[in-house]
Amino acid sequence: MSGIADVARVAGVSKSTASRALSGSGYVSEDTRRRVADAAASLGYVPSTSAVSLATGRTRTVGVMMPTVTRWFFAEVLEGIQHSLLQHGLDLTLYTAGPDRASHDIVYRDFLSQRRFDGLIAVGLDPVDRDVDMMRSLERPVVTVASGDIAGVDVAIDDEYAVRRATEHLIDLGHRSIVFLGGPRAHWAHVDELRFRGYLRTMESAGLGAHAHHVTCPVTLPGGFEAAVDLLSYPEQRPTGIVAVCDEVAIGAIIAARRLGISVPAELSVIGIDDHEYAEMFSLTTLAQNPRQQGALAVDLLAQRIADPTIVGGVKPLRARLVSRHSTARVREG
Amino acid sequence: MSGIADVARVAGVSKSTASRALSGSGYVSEDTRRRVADAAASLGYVPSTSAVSLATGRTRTVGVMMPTVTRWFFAEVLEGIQHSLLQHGLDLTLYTAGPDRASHDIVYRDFLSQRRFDGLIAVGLDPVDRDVDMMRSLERPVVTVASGDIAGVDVAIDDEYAVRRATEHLIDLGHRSIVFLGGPRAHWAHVDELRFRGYLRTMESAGLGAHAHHVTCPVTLPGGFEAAVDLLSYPEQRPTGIVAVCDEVAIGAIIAARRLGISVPAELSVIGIDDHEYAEMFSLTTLAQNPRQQGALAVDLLAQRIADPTIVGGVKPLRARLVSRHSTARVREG
DNA sequence: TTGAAAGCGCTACCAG
DNA sequence: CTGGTAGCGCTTTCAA
Repeated sequence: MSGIADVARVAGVSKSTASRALSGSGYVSEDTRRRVADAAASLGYVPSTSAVSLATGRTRTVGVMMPTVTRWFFAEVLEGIQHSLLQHGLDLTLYTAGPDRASHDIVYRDFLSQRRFDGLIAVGLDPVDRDVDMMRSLERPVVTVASGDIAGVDVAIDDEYAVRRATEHLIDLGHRSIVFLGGPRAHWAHVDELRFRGYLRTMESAGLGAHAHHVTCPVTLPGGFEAAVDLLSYPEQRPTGIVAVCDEVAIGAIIAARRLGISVPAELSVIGIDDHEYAEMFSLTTLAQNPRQQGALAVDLLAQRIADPTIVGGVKPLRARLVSRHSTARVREG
Repeated sequence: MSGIADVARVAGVSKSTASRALSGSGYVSEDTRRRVADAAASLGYVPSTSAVSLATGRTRTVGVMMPTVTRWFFAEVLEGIQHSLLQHGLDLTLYTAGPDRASHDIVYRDFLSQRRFDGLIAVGLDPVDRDVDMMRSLERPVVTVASGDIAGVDVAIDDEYAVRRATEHLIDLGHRSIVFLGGPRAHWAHVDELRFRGYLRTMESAGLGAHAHHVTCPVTLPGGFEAAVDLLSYPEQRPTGIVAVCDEVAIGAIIAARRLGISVPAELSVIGIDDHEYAEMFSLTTLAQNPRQQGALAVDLLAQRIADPTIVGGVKPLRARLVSRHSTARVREG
């Protein structure tokens, strides 16, 4: 474990010069720069991050908070962030705080307060006021991805637009009886609620307010499956179209329909939001978002704000793109 | 941002006493301990981790390496680790190094070498010798989960046993034509290869060596689906049983079978390994492993080794448990 | 263009 | 049981 003192000695310069040469800040003659670099290389010198942090106040680490990594969206965002951070030479420390009180409190109270990062990326959080205050008190830049309100979301698709487009797609195909599938009745996650409201408004604008119907279910593939089995089992109440809160739920519904012998899209149209990795396989029509790219974007934004904290957001929402496959079709005449 | 000096001043003691009182090491009278604690609380004192690290040589951070977080197994292990680390008060820094050369090199060369952790958990890695040397050179304890050989795997199910049990399950049900589905031909991931070999040996012991057949495919749900569509499309070559390398592939195969109108389990039995979150929904018979628990176990092990580096492994593999659902049945008389 | 020296905030040793 | 002091390994003025 050689330190910068060793490097300096081998290169025949002082610690300060070695430091300057290595970090590239301040005047150093090209010749000494080389000698120092060679010395460092030959010694396999690696600076001690704690020493650097203590001296500079920078950790070269970014904190990432998300409720879980087990769902498609979050895993993808995380990989996007990770990949981008690698290029920037920044470490990623992960904080997953599920909805359960215990781990939530530990993360917010014990971990975040340590400020072991130069900035924070908050993904899909629906923080209560106290949490927001906490994050602010950290005095570190925060970039939010698809989150509830922490002074506005920085990176996200335009959910209102996406769900409107999805609903209109079915309406344009002649559907009237269109169900919105997914999300709980109470304790809405912010995104889910946004999407449901968008659906509702679109239905109302089309004069289909009376047909609007929300079928709740856990926002997972099996959740969508179970709920769809119930929903579709009785022909008299069966809708002709389903707008799912996301692709996982949509795919669950498609599987349910198949299981019940209901043909998709001939007898039932299903549309999702995401463009999940399974969408292709199920030929799911959906509104594509690109979580990996959102992760990368969040990193760029955060890097900027770390470099210059006076910069404030103003990112316009990404636009989801309709990917037409074969889970939707013109409604059969009556 | 008050430091320990402020705490000391407010409490009317020296920095050293404050430090001892706060860390709970060394003699401090109960009375001063209280006063210091109160002072710290009233000031909202949070120790600077870089200062602590510099002084103690401990980072209170654990590094986690995995190839991806987008597959079920890895995401679950990660959450298990995270949850357990939270209790220990340890930070988690994540390194995902996919198989691509570029990110692999960055992670190993630039990130790992910084030693920003007290220990490392390597999940599902198949490191080449150079990588192993690298990890050793870090001089930090390493715990491996379901990985290839880094001086033996610490935490994993007994894959040989699991796949033997799976294969025997089908053989016991009278199946003869049993295909092993999943994994590439070349560049085996260690686990996949282990499982295939176990299948092969079991078939041979049962005198069915001639029937053994490996159908390769990407180890993902759509991968299993595609391959199974091909495999099952021609009745004359269709097996009566499939042992899948993991549940994702197994479920892909079940979906393929349904799509082709082949009844599971009446005409085709499918068995997996994992007990994936979708297994229930597809009524998949499988050998259950518990990745969350494996993550937690890895943390316990690592914590021990960090506390006392002389301790060396000796963990015996976990035993997967057969979960019988309805994707397997006695073979139909021919 | 370079070097000496003063911290960054904490722990740990050694006296008392 | 408590306080003074010397680092931990680096960066960063400030002089030279």
